Amino acid sequence: MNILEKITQNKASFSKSERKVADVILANPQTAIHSSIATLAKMSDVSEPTVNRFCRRLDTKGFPDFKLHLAQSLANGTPYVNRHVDENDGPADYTNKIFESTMASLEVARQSVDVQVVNRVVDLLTQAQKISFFGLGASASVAHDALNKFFRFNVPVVYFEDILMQRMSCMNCSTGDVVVLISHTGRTKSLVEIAQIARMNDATVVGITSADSPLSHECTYVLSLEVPEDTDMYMPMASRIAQLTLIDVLATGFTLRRGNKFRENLKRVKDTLRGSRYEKRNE
Amino acid sequence: MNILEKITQNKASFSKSERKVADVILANPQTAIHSSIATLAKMSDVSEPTVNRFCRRLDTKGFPDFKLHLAQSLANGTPYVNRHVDENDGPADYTNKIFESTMASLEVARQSVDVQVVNRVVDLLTQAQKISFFGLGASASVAHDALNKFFRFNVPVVYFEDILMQRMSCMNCSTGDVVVLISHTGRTKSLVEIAQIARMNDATVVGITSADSPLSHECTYVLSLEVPEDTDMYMPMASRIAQLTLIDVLATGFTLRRGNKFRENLKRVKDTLRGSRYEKRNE
DNA sequence: AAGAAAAATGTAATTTTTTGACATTTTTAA
DNA sequence: TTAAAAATGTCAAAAAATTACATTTTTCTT
Repeated sequence: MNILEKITQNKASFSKSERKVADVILANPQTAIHSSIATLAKMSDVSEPTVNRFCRRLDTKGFPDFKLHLAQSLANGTPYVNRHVDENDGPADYTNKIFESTMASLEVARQSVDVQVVNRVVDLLTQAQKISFFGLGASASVAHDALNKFFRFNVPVVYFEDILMQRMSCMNCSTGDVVVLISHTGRTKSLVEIAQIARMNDATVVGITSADSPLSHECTYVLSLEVPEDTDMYMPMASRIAQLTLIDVLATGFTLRRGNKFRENLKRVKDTLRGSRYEKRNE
Repeated sequence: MNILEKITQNKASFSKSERKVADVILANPQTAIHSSIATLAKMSDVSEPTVNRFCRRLDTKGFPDFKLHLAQSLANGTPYVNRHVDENDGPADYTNKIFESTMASLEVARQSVDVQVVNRVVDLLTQAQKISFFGLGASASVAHDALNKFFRFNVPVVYFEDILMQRMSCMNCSTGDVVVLISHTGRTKSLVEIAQIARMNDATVVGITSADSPLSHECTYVLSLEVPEDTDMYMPMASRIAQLTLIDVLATGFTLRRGNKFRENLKRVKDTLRGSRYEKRNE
């Protein structure tokens, strides 16, 4: 809710004097946020309370509050712009562009996540007998990462890259098992088949995939992610970052649900690694 | 220039009372912009002029001006790092916090990337006889992902999770081979050893790791990433997202270096997948 | 370790800014 | 044309921010 747009929109409903104020502000918003109500009144050739009334008409608490909103609108230059890599970009250019567009994609993805479903899936995972993570291609490494996170929770976790192993694993599923299938497009045939097999064997199937895809229709729960992918590159990039972040969200939900004592346990798991590492001097 | 970061940065140079003010503001910036100087002074248990002096120390004209800056920083969507997941967070809270802190970490990581080194590493990769990606634990899935990207380029790519395979593979290295080692801490013993083995066999070793870590000292080139990690969770999260993004940067640099014809080739690789997928109706 | 100098912080008064109450003017509509 | 309603302005009260100066705390020297 950008206040500058709001001024433009509501301009018709303003009174004559209020419109004078609006014009002055729209003409030079940067000056407006650094002016006092007296200065602004003089610039608009209007009395001070009129400026105040103008502010209230825009649903702000008063002039200072209005300035705050205005300042935010001015700052709000859509933080992360989705910029595409260009053929002539130097290393600095494409490095920044990729980081920035990844951040932009994450923002879009964030807004597309249904937290209700997240909550239900976390519930499922905490109660699962066995958790399987399957993906193919770029999503295989996401599943791989999920394995790395969830196996720390001391729950039976399964991960395979091989589609035959995936199928066989799903054939052996039973009630209480959760199968998480990861696919950006949701159109990979063998994954859709795996979803069917898992469900036939009473497992709960969670899809991290696009809404309304063939895979999504075969899942018990769908965590859909809307991610703008730069198709010029012919490689999945932002999509799998969003998937990984969602895995982080699930893992975090899991640990929160399990409570404090469980967190201490995680620390112990992490501390086990110490022997395999060089000590840090300043700690 | 984000004022929240500025506060965090300059915190050391503040006086005791000023730090109290800083803490209150950092803890709840959203409240701060809606408070008067008196309220904020009371919240910080400090006198009003102290708050005012605090504002001036940050190069603002005074308290109102400071609030303006703060409002802009908050509006910027610049999600700021300090948003750690809290025990009592609901699904909406932790979902947003994780996405936001991931984005914030990417921003920090972006600024820490040395594009000169990126450029040199891209050079190396395009000329490599064979490229190996090795990582362990959470970084294994990053290496896995790198495999998925680079094998499309029709270059011999190697990836192993097993440390013995990694070692053996490095024993067989020769001039022209590039070994990319991924480790957030850079303290994993076996990876450091692998770096030594690879270098003894004339391979070029590229480390995606922390600056000044044991691993970084054994590498020919170090792509250091500075990533603020939420250690409360006892799991690597933001670090591997940053690593993956860096892999994307390298892959993108690679394709750009190879030129247009090569890009068409990538498209063909992607199109090969069509048979394994359900067709999309509207395309 | 004592004491002077410097820095930090607080108190209280002053100034600036904002807001509210009410009077006046302008607009609207019968 | 005129009464009612809406809009606007004047001025005073209230709130907020800032300044000047006093007091306390810290730091450094001897």
